[in-house]
Amino acid sequence: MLCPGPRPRNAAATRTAILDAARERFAAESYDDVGMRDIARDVGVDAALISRYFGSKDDLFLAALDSCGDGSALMSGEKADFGRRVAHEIVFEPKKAEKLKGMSIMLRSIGSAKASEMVQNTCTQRFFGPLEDWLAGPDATVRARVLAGFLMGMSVSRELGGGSFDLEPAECERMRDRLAPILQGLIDG
Amino acid sequence: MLCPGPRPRNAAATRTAILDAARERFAAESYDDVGMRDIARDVGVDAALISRYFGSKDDLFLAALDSCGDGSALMSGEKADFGRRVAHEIVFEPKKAEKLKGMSIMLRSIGSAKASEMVQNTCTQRFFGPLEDWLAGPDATVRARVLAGFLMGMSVSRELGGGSFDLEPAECERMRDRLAPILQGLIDG
DNA sequence: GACGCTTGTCAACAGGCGTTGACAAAGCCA
DNA sequence: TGGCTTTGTCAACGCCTGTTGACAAGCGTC
Repeated sequence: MLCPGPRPRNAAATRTAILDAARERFAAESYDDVGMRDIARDVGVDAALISRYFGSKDDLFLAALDSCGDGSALMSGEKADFGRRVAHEIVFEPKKAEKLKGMSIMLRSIGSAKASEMVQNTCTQRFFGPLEDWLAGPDATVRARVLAGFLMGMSVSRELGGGSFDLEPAECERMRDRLAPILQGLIDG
Repeated sequence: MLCPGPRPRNAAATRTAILDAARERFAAESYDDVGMRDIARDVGVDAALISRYFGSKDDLFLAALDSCGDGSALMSGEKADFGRRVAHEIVFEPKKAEKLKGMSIMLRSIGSAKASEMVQNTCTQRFFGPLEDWLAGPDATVRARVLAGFLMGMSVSRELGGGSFDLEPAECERMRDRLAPILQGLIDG
């Protein structure tokens, strides 16, 4: 992404480049571990420019979180095979499951005091809420909480394995087969 | 805990006091957010003393994690009513569920680059491993991964609600009733 | 009582952080 | 061409962090 020579003067492009880089960084590292200078280096720009465009680091974090949209990627597709589909993605396509980039950002920084409040607000508004509406049926609120927690928990579990579940191929299949009915049960009500 | 006057000279007591304070701090805040001076203030001691007793902040963090023991608190009691018992604790007695203080510490700091490696190692050795042995039966590894992830996910979900699930009393009961069979299913194999 | 080891305090260091204001250069308009 | 605004860079600030070495005081031992 980095080109030699002076950066072309284009405020809009630079701004979105900063936002993109911030989204990637915050999805990969915690709020505290991401430095303004890191993001600036990714874009090939001076860190001072970020402050001018986005205000504070908090504002940039919020903008990055906002730019991820809601959890609609999760809620697309047929409800009938949600369990099997999502279980497959969790086990075999972690990157695809990460189309919920906002969830990655939230998980990374939920422990950070400075970021946790922003994460909580965004999560309830853009994740729990839509999920609850989409689930509908009896106990939608409860099922949304459990489902969201379950998905995040599997992410944490994978993270604790160092990026994978560290299982044999045959075990992966059996894991998928165990996850699917649990997920589907929460969908069906 | 703080007493006026000079601190009595007692290395062993001071050391354990520091360790206790560190355990509490790291269970409540992330590795990055906890400062040596914070812990020192809790104990009523100078921060320099911690470095002398424990070496580096990393060493202190590891010692705090070690001092939590393994997850045996989770694995005590009858397997037959594990689901109901743990579901009840998750929903109604979050503090009791936190007897797994080690899990709180791991969850707080899993996002931090400096702490994540230590967390990963400790988790696999002292949490996944014993859990797997205890579960036994078919697919013990897989079930341990899913169960551990599920428990952590519910913790995260509660955290995102700002410390509670933010549910009506009746909803809490229904949540418990939904969690119990999922948990029990993972126990029974 | 004087020595020596232990226990604790204090001040300071180097390094990193987010943020700021002054400055340079590019592009636009008259 | 001359001025003005926009876009980006640079150096520096103040603050906070973990860690260190020098110093003070308690305590056992000769």
